[in-house]
Amino acid sequence: MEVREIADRLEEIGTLLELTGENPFKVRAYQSGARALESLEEDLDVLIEEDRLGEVKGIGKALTEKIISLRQTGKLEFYDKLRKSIPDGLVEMLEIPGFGPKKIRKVHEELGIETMEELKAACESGRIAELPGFGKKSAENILSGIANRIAYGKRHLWWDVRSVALPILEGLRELEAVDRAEVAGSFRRSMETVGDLDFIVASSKPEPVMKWFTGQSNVVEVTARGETKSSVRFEGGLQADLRVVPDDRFVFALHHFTGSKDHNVKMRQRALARGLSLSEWGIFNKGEEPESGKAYDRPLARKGIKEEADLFKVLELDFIAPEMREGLDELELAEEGQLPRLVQFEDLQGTFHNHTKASDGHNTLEDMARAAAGMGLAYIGIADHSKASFQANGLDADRLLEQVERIAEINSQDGDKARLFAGCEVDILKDGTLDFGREVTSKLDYCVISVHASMSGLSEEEMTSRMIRAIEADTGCLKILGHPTGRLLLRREGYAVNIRKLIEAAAANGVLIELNANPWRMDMDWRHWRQAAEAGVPCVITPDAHSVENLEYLRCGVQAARKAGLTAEQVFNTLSLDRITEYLNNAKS
DNA sequence: GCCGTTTTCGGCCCGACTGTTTTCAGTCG
Repeated sequence: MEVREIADRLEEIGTLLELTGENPFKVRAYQSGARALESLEEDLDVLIEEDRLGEVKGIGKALTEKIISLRQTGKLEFYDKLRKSIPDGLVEMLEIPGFGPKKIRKVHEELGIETMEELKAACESGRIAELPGFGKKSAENILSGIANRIAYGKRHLWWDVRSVALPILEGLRELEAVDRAEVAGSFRRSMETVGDLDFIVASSKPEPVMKWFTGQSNVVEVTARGETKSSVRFEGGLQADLRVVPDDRFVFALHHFTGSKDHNVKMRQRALARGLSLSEWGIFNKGEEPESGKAYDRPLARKGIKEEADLFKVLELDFIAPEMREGLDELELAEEGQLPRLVQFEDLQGTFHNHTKASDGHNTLEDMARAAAGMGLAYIGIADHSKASFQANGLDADRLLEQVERIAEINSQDGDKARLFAGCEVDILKDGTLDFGREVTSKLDYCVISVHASMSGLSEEEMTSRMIRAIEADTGCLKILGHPTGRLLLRREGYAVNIRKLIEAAAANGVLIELNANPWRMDMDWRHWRQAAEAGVPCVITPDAHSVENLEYLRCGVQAARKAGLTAEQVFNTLSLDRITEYLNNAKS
């Protein structure tokens, strides 16, 4: 079984155990074990072989055995039994907001309910309201939860959420009553998909802020409206929370709601070890009970915490960028002063992998070069599809070589355009050979090599050796491995492929790897870049733009690169035009 | 189920909100 599948399986076991009423800490152990597996820094098979899997933080004796069984046989008796003991309907019910494992268990045990339909009927007949601990309101909430669960449960692309979030943030900051405002949550951590939006505002006058927030024209429903918190839902199902706090608590709320949960747990443990207690309302001396009332009335144990950096400093840590707060090893790195200086959008000098009208893009070479210059980029690589991608109007050798000439012509003109590099997105065919041979590709400045067809039906081994063959191919020019897994977020999983082996092969053959910044792709995934960086494989952030507007995707890609912990030095297209030109020339043979 | 510069056993982050209750369990982030 693939590593990702094993992680999913552990996560599922956690969920199932929750429904059995198992110790919540055991549940969390499975969930954090899944996380540990997802962000493993070494090859799983090597760890198993060398008997070192148990040394990974979060994976102990029991999980080691289960992971080995899943990896080597794809089976786990413990899981099969557990799975069989719990009806599918109960798992599905977890999607109903406010209806958690304990309540689900109760309706199952007391009323024998096993499916969503039975639950709905029991709500409507009044049987749910009669259960001890339940009431009329509970039944109503379950019913509306069932009706809305598809919209509520949906995740959204980071890029789509950004277009909702930024105008709201701007609107909040313009309000007279607002001192400070930020977006928190997984959006601020630049996760590739976002569940809902969290806004944190510092203000001494919450009412007008809440009023503005809940009164926005694109709000379809106000789901909560309290003293410090309001929740709304927009068209399309995206939900947003607004929290208004006093200015001296802003940093704590912002940090808390930025998360991640695992990061917060580690921060609090660290605070406890220093005799302090950390929460979204502040930092307090441990054991000192709140004298009365709300937590935000309690005096803080430390004064002068104005920015998040001050908070980290109290815990003797360097500032940890939001992107890195996933509860992995960021606290250790911050303690040792080893955090990377993350790449910024302004560091980019150019980009690669863009399409024009010649294949399936919407703009001309000139349009693209001009738009790139308008964004402050010094160069832009074109990589239209090759002939095998006939569905995308891929170029044959003649058309491609014509384009190469045309690019040289445009480059010789003076003006308002970024320098064009001639490339091609060459298809990796089913057998791992490339769609164009060396006689064509050696006339290019570079090529992107990507899989576009025959994605399913191949085993992990077959796909891996197919792609490695392409990585090793002699093209006579620099190769960039394009979207290495082919995933489309929220739509389809990537194909089965051993990313670690691809990285090794790339390192051995001087091949670069793309961070495809198309919001649906974000491929290669941020979780793999540390291995690539350690192997010395540069990252190329590319928008895979099919129009001038798509060049903006680069911003999305920079966020993903930051999440991956990459520095400007590790991103190829932060190099100046001169250095890039030199690099491309050196790669020619 | 994991983990150890208080611990190999006994902990494991913290607070608000909701709906149900007369003091709290469950859920959520």
